[in-house]
Amino acid sequence: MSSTDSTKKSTTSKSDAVYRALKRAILDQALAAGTKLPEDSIGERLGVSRTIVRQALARLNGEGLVELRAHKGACVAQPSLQDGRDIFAVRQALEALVVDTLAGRLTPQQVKQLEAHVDAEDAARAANSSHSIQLAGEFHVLLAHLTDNDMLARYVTELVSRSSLILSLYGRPHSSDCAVSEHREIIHALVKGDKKTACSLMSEHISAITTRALLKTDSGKDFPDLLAAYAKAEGL
Amino acid sequence: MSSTDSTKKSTTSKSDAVYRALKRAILDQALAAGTKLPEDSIGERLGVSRTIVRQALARLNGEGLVELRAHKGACVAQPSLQDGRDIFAVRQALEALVVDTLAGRLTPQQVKQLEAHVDAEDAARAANSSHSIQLAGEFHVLLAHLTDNDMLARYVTELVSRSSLILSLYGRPHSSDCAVSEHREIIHALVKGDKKTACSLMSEHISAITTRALLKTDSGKDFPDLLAAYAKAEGL
DNA sequence: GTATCCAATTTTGTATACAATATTGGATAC
DNA sequence: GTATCCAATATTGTATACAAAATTGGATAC
Repeated sequence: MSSTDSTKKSTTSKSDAVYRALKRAILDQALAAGTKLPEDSIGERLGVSRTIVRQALARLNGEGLVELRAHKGACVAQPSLQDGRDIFAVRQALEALVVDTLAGRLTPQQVKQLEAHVDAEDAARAANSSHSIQLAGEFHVLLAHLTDNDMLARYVTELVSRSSLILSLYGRPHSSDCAVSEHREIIHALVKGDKKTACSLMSEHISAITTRALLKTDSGKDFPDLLAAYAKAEGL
Repeated sequence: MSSTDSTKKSTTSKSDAVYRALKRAILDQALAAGTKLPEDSIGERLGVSRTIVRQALARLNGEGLVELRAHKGACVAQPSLQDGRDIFAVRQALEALVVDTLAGRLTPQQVKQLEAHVDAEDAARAANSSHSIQLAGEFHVLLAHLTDNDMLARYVTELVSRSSLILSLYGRPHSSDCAVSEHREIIHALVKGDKKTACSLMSEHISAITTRALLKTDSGKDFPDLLAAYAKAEGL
């Protein structure tokens, strides 16, 4: 947005710092999906009062990374498989708008920025670095920001975050993240100004991510169902 | 989302009630864009503590209806003209996904629901009711919800809300809201299962809304610019 | 008369204290 | 041995109290 960045809740830093710390922890899977997030412990651990933690949790809830059940506290969100499908469907639509907006309009500087990013992706991939997956997501975020459409960038950012959770829940354990080559191809098409190719490349790319992220079959997504399976195995 | 509705911050009702009250007030333009929202006064007026008001304001900030500047308090958001363009561009993409998802898949019950809604729109329009404009927005929200894609519905809802603010800032005073006939045409195409027609109808429809909402020319959108104009007139 | 600086007031930012609700563990009844 | 109920505990929901920052108003100097 114009005046203030929005999406920035309020404070100079304290609540914001906790928010970022928790978000990072969740996206890095240091806090696995479903992990309870008691206000007290977190506050104690981070050296802030519950008030601050609470604000951060509320904000994360707004972004779908944390679930809040009344009188039962917060936990890292466990989006359903259906949520995953929904999220990727929306990504498909929004990232199509991203490439449509960007095709043929990238400045040389922006191209350099993008290439630097995919280089970093390659390096991290080679080093088998843990944040290889993080960088892959950030490519999409960077692209969205280059559109100069704040709304679009915000939504794409949020969707990419949620995608991480989905991947951690339903993706193959060491699922190969976005193929860096696909990112390079998209950049190439954008530079050439080939809208059509860029769009279909992105579309296929996201389809590929979706497939990798939602590998698990339809069954056993809900907790009750999961238990039912075990129950059946034990003849209960 | 699956488990808890998300977008529902936390509490059984109190903070939620204040949130809804403020949101309603903003969307009804009872609180004009830019209006200061001091935590104390609001809390006193609504009979809750600042804590609650603060939570509600933070949530509204997350949805772009309220701006929060550090140590300077909250006020009703004043999205820029550029924000308006951004928002409608995203709406174009997402509502295209809505009609694409819905075309040929509406149940008879859903069709009835939609027709009842546009009937209500017509009635409100005839009565020159103030919530005619509100109903017009809710048509888009209803459509989005029918997709059964929670993520999509959430984003469209948020975008429609923000559109109200945009309209209040930059639209023609008594700007005719969505033409109800256009809504009917869209429903018709959806029922027929004519994806192509439905998509282009929606696209044109949103373009029409965009035009009405962003009538004002490029000049004078920012406060400083506005002052500059007055200053110039006075030879300052 | 204008501009600058300082103090008083107001409003936000944060922590803590209290109230209400949910969970857990054990005890009792069958 | 199992199930049910109740009390103790822990955690969330809310209000209030205190600290910090910004705005406002007036007073003083030029």
